[in-house]
Amino acid sequence: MGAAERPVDEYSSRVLDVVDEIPPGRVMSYGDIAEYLGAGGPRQVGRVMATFGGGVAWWRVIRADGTPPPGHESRALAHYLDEGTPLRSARPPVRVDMRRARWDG
DNA sequence: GTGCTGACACAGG
DNA sequence: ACCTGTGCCAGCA
Repeated sequence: MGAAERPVDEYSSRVLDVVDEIPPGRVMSYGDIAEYLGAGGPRQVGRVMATFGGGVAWWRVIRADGTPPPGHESRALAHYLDEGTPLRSARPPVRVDMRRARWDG
């Protein structure tokens, strides 16, 4: 088996660590995580999620406007409904109510 | 070293 | 709600 996805560098490891701390029903934007870490930028966080996101609650990391990552909307919606994440739109375009769901940490 | 691409953010049309 | 351009940072051919 192998470790299909596993962070090899410190930054990725730290990003995943933060994502792992986001409580159910809450979300953080890519930019929020970057700011929270005080390093890199939203695109870097996005890259980490795209590469190693498979091992964490990736659906809790979304864009600043509340839209889930492209190609995973359906999967993300299922999790939101399951966790009771505040939604602004429960059908495409799926949008999380950032005002209420945003988690500061 | 150069240039394109990307699970982004923000402003404008 | 959608598309476009600009800025930012890092990975990859």
